[in-house]
Amino acid sequence: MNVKTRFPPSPTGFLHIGSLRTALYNYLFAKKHKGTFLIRVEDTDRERYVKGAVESLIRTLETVGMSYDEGPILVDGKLSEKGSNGPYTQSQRLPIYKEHAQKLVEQGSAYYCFCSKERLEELRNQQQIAKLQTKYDRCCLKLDPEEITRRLSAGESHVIRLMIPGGETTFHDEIRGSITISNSEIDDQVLMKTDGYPTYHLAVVVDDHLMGVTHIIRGEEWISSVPKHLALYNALGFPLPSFAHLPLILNTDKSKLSKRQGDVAVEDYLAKGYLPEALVNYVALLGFNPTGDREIYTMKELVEAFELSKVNKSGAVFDRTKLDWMNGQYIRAIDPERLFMQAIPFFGSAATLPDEQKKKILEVEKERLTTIKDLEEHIGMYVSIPDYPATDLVWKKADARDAMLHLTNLANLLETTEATTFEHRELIESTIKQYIRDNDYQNGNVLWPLRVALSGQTQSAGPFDLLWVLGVEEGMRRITKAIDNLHT
RNA sequence: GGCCCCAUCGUCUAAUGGUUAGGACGGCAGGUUCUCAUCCUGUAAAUCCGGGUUCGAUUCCCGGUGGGGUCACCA
Repeated sequence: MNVKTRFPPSPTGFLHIGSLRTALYNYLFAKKHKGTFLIRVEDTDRERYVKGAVESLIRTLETVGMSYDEGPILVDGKLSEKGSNGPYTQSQRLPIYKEHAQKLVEQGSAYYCFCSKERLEELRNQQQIAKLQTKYDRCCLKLDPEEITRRLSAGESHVIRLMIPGGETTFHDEIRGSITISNSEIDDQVLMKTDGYPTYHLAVVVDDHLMGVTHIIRGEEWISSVPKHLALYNALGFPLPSFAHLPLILNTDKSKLSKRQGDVAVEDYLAKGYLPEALVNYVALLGFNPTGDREIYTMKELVEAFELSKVNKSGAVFDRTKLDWMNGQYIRAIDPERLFMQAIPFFGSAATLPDEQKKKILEVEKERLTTIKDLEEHIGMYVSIPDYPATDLVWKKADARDAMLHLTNLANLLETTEATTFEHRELIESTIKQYIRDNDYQNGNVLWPLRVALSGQTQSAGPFDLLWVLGVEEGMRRITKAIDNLHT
């Protein structure tokens, strides 16, 4: 089977976490079956259109590592597109929708409606008061052809509505099995709006068919719209695609993941220092699990493992603490160069340090990071030693005199140690450990004051790491300062 | 409210008509360690309820309860 999936974002300026997962599953499914994956911009709601949103979306998809075969692309910063089924932006396909809507009217599957928004609202209010179903009353269905022609040519504002047939609709969902909904539940959906734009329902059906989409994988919130879509497929004589409705991603209180209860945009998480890989990995496992006891997967492995039949039916709470853990795992395991590239925006006050030193800082500090942004809290001491009380230099099992003694000895040791030693963490460590052993000292007596002297903090990376990052020269300077500090 | 969907530790989940119901995050308790972190070990913690079917149901069926979604000229 030649599989083709799609991801239709509405250009709101950011990518919702739920949309990320929908896009991801479409991508994974297509790749798994060596099929194609397309992106289509659904910008039929002019009121919500955000300038520059498509560009930003393309960049986000790129940074999370989701490539697509057809759809809008950026060429030298300018919007273009690839694929032979374009245009991939719905606002550029208006004549196509109009033509299909026209056809539906002609064959009696749809009809013109001139009702004002006020009348519709009034109708809804009355139905609500009477505790009736809120549905269009098909008032305009009774209009005779002459009157329709007259009002149309008079330029009266109107919409085109789909005639929902009677009976019931049953369809197969790849994740949930058979679903049946009575057509009496369905309103005569507007297909073409007064502004000449199609609604989602018309556009999605026409485009999915014209673009050759075989599998529609989308959020569960669309289940109740399927009968409308099926009515459209039937009226238009289109063959049916497969449907798969994904469970929702939830807030901690189990409601549909939304703003107000925290960040929901992929861009927010990226800005907070989450790695794209970690975000993708975490989100992929929200509602899908290949084995049950493995957690870390590359995109490639996800493609291999992905199966619609393994997607869960129930909603999944988006749990930040687990994302945090996973992000930490990635920070520690990822290629150092890749981590460095990702960390560049987060060096803050250390931005001016040489790249080599920044890489060393990352190497040392990554053990302590949950997000890359946390770097900002750890980086200050590498730029300049903060002020700290001399009492911090004293280990809990020793006193100030002892600290003084060891720092002085250490200064001598470092001064007489070969410069190349300080290029290797292991050598620094073995040199100092050897010194401790030779003199029969305790680690704490020596290492605690050394570490505090180097970091100015009671909690920090180890002294060998710090010496490696700072270099002997700066290290000596800090030790000398610590000794002075103890004197006063 | 009508309709639709869903239901295993707090959270993400695995498994099966017969298991001590497994893993991960988080929690707790230890260990490693100069501190923090990492890392390691251990531990508590779940099959929503009630009926069936069955020798046996957490698993299959029905009902209930609970949660969610949806009922726009938004997607």
